[in-house]
Amino acid sequence: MAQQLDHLRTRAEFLRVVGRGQKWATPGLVIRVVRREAEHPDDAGRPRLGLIASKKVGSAVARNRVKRRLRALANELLPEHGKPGTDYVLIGRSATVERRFEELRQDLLTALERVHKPGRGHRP
RNA sequence: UCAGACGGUCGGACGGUCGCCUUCGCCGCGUGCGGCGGGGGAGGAAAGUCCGGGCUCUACGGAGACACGGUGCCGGCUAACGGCCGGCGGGGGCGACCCCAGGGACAGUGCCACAGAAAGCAAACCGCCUGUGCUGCGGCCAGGUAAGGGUGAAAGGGUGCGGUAAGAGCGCACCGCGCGUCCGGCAACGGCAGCGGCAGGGUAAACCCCACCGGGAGCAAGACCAAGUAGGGACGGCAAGCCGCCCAGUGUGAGGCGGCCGGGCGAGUUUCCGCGCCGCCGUCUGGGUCGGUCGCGCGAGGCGCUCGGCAACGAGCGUCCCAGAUGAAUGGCCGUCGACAGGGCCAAGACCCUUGAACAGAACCCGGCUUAUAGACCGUCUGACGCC
Repeated sequence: MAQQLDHLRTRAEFLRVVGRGQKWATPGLVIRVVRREAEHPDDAGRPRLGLIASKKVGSAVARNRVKRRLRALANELLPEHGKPGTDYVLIGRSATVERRFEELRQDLLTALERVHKPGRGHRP
């Protein structure tokens, strides 16, 4: 998949981000973010992406579409707005399939801004 | 024209822009990456995982028995099937057509609730009839009967006529049923002489019997490469026979090696043959394996034509190469057109407006089945009405 972005590959990587990452929820998506420096201090590579669309989103067709829309969004925004050495996980919601793309883009920009703000707690 | 039956095809289209997977060619170097150019890139069900195969591993090779599971009219097709085609039988429909777990109930066993007198072996509750019986004149008793009533899903052929005390296949006709001659058919089966006065109820989606089929697990199968670990440990139980040699020796003893016998394990159980492994079995415990490559798409393959066949299908020729991901590509966004639906509008059409496409996403592959599915189109046929 994402060849502009590296991506998360194993279940362990996903669990680490979802379990410990900073969280922000918008109508169209939920974001989880964690920096990799704790495990790999000298790793300042490109941001990495993971996508989650659970069965709550709908059928296999709906889940695939959610992942494709989120992937397109991430490929557009993360190279510019993402921080190096950081893992991002985007979680699809039931509204992600139908929400207008422009609104989804605004959702992601807002979420990135909130999550990057220093000094915030883990649970907004 | 309307209503309907069957079969088949398709199941959003075009463009712009930014991307993804894979493959081929060329170029570059830092040899697996980058650049440029070309090709390919979800479905009819990709689904459910219900059958049948290929493939892989399992010692799983041959024969038999048992168990378990499956299939079940006949013939054909197929690699195979529980699939398909063509027939047969039964049922439904005016019809085109549709539906059917459709072997065996004289191999045996069981069951047939409720109701009913009686549910499988003949019997008789009400009734009908007879009597030289009894009587308190209501009936009772003895015998005959199974037509009628009543119960039931089912009551020991049905209808009619004769017959009779009343009745009864008691007799006859027709129908049904059983046996069965001959004829047609590969067969299932059908037709038809004749015989039998009727026996043999149902249930096998109850056990069962018969015939046929079937080892098991699955691509997270499995193989290779790299790195690294290990060729484990503890406890308990069972088995440790004979011969030869070596060491040792007073010795039929202890130890070691080899052979034979025996034993154990080997994917349902078991017997025989063959084969493989070696102490075997149980419990507890330590360590390793989730990186890469292959498997992984030339196939029971698609399309076209010809021939054989009623058909399923087969044969020949020509032509094409057509997804291969692995946190998982096959797309995101925009525009135009647009099906269905709703509204303007009381009804139909035209027009306009709104919305903007059903079921649904490959994960080793193939043949089927089943289930989901908005709508569009084509062909054949049936019935009704109208016209000629």
